[in-house]
Amino acid sequence: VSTAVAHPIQSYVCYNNISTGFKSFLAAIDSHHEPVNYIEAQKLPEWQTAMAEELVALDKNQTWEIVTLPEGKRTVGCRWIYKIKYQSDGTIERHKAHLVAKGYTQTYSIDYNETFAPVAKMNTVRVLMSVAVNLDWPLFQMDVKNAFLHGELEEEVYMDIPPGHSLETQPGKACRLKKAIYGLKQSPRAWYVKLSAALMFFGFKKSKSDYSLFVKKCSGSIVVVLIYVDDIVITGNNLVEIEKLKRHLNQKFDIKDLGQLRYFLGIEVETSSKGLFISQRKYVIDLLKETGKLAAKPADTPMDYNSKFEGDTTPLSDPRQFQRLVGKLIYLTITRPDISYTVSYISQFLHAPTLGHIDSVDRVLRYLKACPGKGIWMKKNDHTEIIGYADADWAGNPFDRRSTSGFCTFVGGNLVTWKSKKQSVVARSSVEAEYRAMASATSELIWLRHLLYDLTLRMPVTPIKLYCDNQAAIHIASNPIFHERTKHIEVDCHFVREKVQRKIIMTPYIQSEEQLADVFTKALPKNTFQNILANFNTSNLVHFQISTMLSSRFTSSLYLLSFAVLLQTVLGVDPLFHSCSGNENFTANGPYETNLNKLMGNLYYTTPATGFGLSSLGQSPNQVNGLALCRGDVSSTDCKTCVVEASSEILKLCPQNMAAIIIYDYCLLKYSNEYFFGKIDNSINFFMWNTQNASDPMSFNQQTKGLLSLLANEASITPKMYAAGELDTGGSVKIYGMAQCTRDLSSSDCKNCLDGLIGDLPSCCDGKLGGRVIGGSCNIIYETYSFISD
DNA sequence: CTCGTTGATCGGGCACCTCT
DNA sequence: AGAGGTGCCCGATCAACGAG
Repeated sequence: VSTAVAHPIQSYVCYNNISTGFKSFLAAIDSHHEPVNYIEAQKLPEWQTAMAEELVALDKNQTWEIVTLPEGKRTVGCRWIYKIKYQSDGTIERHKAHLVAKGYTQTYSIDYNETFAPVAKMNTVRVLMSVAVNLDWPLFQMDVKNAFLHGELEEEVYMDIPPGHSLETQPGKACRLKKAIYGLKQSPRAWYVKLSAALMFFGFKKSKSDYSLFVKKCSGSIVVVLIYVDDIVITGNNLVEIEKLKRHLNQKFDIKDLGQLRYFLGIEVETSSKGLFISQRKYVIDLLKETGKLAAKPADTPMDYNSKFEGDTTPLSDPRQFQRLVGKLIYLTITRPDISYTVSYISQFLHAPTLGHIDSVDRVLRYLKACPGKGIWMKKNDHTEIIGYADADWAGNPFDRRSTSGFCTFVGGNLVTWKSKKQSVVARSSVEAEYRAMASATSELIWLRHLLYDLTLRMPVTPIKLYCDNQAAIHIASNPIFHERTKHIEVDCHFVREKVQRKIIMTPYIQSEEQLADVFTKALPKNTFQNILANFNTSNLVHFQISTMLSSRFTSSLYLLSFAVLLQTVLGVDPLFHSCSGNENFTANGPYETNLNKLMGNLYYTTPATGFGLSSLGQSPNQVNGLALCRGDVSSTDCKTCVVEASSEILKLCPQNMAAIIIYDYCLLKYSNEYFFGKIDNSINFFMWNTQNASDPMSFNQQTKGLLSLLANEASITPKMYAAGELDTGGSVKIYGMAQCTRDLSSSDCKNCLDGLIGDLPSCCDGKLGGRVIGGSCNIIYETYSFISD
């Protein structure tokens, strides 16, 4: 993007600060092409390999057998689909060739009987996230490889031999399918049956509110599984149970553990100590790029407050482009409630768009440009209360006098669902319009109530509050008198009234100025619009990322590690270092493994409160000893996030090892079958250093050593065994330092351990402006900037 | 009282998007 | 290929109303 334009996108998305990975991602997308058919792909060696791999995988799975096609049987066709899979930094992960059946040639009851696919609703996904954040449940993500291949076919299906197969040219032969493959109408159902059977066997129950949600409750413990075809999200309050579930699934299917939830259905999920942040930043930028709006002048609101009527009424000769654009905007509303009303308004003209409507879409795009990283915060408010807001704009549509209903609902203080929809009937009064909005909000609230009942162990007994700014409508809702004669409204009336009378919901009055659902019913002036958005906790991902960066003061040039690794480290995702050890492996599902799983649970619960956890379980030889230590300056929430990640990651990285250690920026965790408490662990020291050199290395080294020795003394005599401090070198440079021991050491051992590390400094960090040495029992850090987080 | 007109509602079909 | 979502269009259906 040229800097000569008036509003370069850089100032809006801050490429320089955050998006190195994304920049290369965009570059990669530009430079790679996916073939559209077999003839094209056949010429390219990378795709030939991809197809061969897929055929081997299908063969290994015994997907089909080659038979002579019996008389009177038809085959379904098949074709190849080619996709390049990217890593998050934009490099190519692999070329993936996919064989799909042309299922549309199948006819009902001959080739298949029933279809169904397990697809989670977006509303469910957001509710689950809010509940998880509020109840401190860690969220994990798993991915089933070739999910459909696990499903077994009940019907007899024959498929053409795929292009590229060695027997392709044999006449009269066909593939008799034994397992489901992509494209067959019954494949999703076969997979769903198989997966739900596995979950039920493990004690899970299907939720009535969303068939793709499974819950296992057992004496205070709860584990939740959400399925989107072959993407699985797992959460709950019992780490041991979750780990057991992962293993159970792993035994049954070929499953990839993706660790903490980060990227789900095209939605970016960032985890921080404050909670979760979901956005579609990548999607917005792609959209702006595609429409050439990267350099456009940003707008404050998605719709002009003064005139929403189209200017130029010339019809478009080709509405396709307009329709595509609006479709994409609709998908964007998953994380952008702020454009919900505008998009719903614009989409009313999909069938006959004009030039004026193009201007409206432009306006939305310019609004998006002002803040591409805007999304929704899921914060921890320590409750799971449901509340709702309902509003309507009476006869707001100038063409057919219909009204617009709008509502939004919160769970645990976080915005989870909302809707802006033109009502299907003409309301005779503002009260009636408002009342319809209340009715649709009520059914949403009831749905949420059921969902939450399935998700949590306790339910508040107080009625759900549905705020409304029309007193007449509230009056109708709570009093059994009929104002209207028309039949259709009476049906709605009964519904809301019944819920009010049964004390399931209540409808308190709210001033129009505080009506949050306003943004879903009309275009608003800038100030009102932004005030309401502030209540939604929608904020810009850019700000979020920068603040996270600043709290650690990392910049890309500081360390030998690459920027991408550091960014992940800052967000608490990837370990700095791990090491698996132990003389022999333990047996799967044996007593050692049981103890180890319990130990991880113990550490997860005990560590965050004090920053240090120690636990020992079982009798030798199956005794397992473990400890977790968070950096002294890290908050208990960050500590918890880090320990959760560490315990899950170490079990994965060192699957059968009797001993292991894992080190993150914020915490370390280790376990062993040997009893190591109270002993200095010299086995492993991990070093990192700043690549910049001090101007006077001799005196800098000396001053660093002096500061760290002081801190080592202090740490050894304080109960937390942690000390941090700074030293003014007299010049412009200040040295900040930190020293810490695991609290199982004696005071003198702590001192010895730290002195040992300080003695090691010349080997890594001679004359360097920063350095870190992390060992199993103690660690030291020094930098020339303040790295302590508050 | 009956018939025909009018206007509104409902459901099925289509478009578009996305995800797997 | 399936599923989910949004919307409009169009024909069938029904209630309300006025004319004969």
